[in-house]
Amino acid sequence: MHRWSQLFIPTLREAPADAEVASHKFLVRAGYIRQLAAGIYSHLFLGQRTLLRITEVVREEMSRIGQEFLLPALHPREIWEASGRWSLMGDNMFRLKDRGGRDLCLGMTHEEIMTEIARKELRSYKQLPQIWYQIQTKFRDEPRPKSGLIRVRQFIMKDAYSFDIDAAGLDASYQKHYDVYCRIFDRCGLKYAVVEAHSGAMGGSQSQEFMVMTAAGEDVVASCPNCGYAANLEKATSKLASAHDLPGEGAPEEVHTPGMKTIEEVAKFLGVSPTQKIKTLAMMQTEDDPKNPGKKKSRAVIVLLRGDHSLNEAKLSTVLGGKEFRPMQADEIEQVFHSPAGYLGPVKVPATSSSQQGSETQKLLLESLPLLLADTALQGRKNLITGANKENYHLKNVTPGRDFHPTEWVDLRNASAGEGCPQCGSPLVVGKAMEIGHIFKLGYKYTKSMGASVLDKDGKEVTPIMGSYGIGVERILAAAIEQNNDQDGFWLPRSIAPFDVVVTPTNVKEASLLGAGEEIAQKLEAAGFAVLLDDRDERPGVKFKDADLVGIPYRINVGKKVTEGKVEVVTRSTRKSQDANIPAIENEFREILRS
RNA sequence: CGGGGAGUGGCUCAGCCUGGUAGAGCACCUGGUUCGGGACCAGGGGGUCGGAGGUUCAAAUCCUCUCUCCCCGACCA
Repeated sequence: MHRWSQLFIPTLREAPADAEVASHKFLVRAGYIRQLAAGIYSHLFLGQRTLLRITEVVREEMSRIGQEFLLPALHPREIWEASGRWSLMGDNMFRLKDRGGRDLCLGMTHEEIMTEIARKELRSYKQLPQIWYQIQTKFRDEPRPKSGLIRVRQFIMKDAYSFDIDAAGLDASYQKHYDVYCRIFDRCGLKYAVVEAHSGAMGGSQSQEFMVMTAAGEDVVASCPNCGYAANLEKATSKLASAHDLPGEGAPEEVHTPGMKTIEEVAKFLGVSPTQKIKTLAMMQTEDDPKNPGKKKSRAVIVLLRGDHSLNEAKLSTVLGGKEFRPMQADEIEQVFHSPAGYLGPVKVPATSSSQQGSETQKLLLESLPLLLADTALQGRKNLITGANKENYHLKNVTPGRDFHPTEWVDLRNASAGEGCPQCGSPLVVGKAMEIGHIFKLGYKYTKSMGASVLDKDGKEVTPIMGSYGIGVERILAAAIEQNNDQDGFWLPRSIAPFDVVVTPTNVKEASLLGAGEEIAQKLEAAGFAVLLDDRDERPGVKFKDADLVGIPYRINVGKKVTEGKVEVVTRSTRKSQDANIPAIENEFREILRS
């Protein structure tokens, strides 16, 4: 039993000025956390207690499928060079030098370290499959830490890695994680969605994110209330209602559009809909030039979208093979289009064509031409309007496939609310979400680059296939608070709350009340509950307010009714109060929990 | 990095425009009265006004530089 009077639970009457989201305000007010620097927090007594309960749930569930390790957080440069991520991770990686001048970094994730172990130790297919996990601190130098514990630079992650002999094995390991993640988040009392996700810097084929829908989140998810389709907007697709083409048969024709630069201006001026326009985005793809170390080589990328659509940068990044890209600068636009921005279009712009195949020299020539990527929403359209590559002029009657030839037709646009679900056609819903877990089928990216292999049944060397799986521990806490709060504070599910119940004698100067409180606390403790006895010499109002604030799901008021042998059990989430008899308090409390 | 805002006792903020003894509420300490929804009275402690430089007889206040934090846009658990 813990006595509040002896503990350090620094509750605040007012929210700190720099907190915006509910979980941040309440975590600070309830004395769970204190900030040390941007995106760096200290966990105080109550905060650490709930984190321990969360990791307990995670550990129990993970131990069903895997083995717990603990890897170092401090890594030598060489191991990150081996996978190619020393440079790929860029400024997001914390880097430092040891006294000998050797480069080190703080671990952002542990694919490399786990693969290193696998590479050195795994020899035979008989040792597979393996699932190794750890619960450990990760360091990421986020460009913009924010929202309390939601986006930080140091956080606890449960990360797991699977090694299998073949794709079918990976599928099984992946499914095991999927199931265990559902169990974990269910036990933590969260309402969540599993969505199709973009793989980003991790690489790999399939990945899914576990998302808690909340305005405090930073991801955007498209979902279908009808069939259950759900995807991160980075990946989401949709069915479009067919768009009307303008009538006409002729060839492209210039129209004077003085000073009209935006899609809206031009559409309004010409009396057409933005859906009848082509949006032309001029980008530059950049990558390190292997021939000139330290220098970048770049290539123009022209992206065509329907006028009312927006570019999905994650999709473009995937199409470009993960290479970086940026908008073109004015001089680059002039070079490629011979026109100022605002009047750009694909007609008569030399670009790599899909059909062109040929010798090495031809290939080199093609590589110097821009890539022309057209969104599939433009496929089959005709008589569209686009820039004429001439100041103050646009072109009408532009038909893809006749007047220009894209290098590739690809899905590059953002899906948006109200468009049709790609599976069933019902209108999609779009909302903000917080990522609490992510599972990846990595494939051979790390095992291959780092040279891990085992012998198969036939004595042949094969590369194991890998998966990786993460859970943000503090985010589970933040998500639980975002889902369960009101004006006065929050309540956590019992599974992760710092205490199951707070016992509150209304006046500790009255020996009978304090005595009854002690008795109740002891009985409940003996019955297996985590109990906090609020034995502070404070007025009842102060104690009630604090109890409402700090996230404990139940409170037992020990007050006047003690003379009748009764106390009140208050459920924080509903504020419902019911009387219980002191002599049978364990059973009656248990009964209330059940209902 | 680009754009916006803020740094004044532990917390929330006023004072700054128009330089002249550093303030309030809450919190804290002592004594007393109170005791079912953040009590009251009396007394008390606590502040390099983010930092550096400058202007001035005089700077929290004006000027310059700088650091930190928060919010909005490109990454991720």
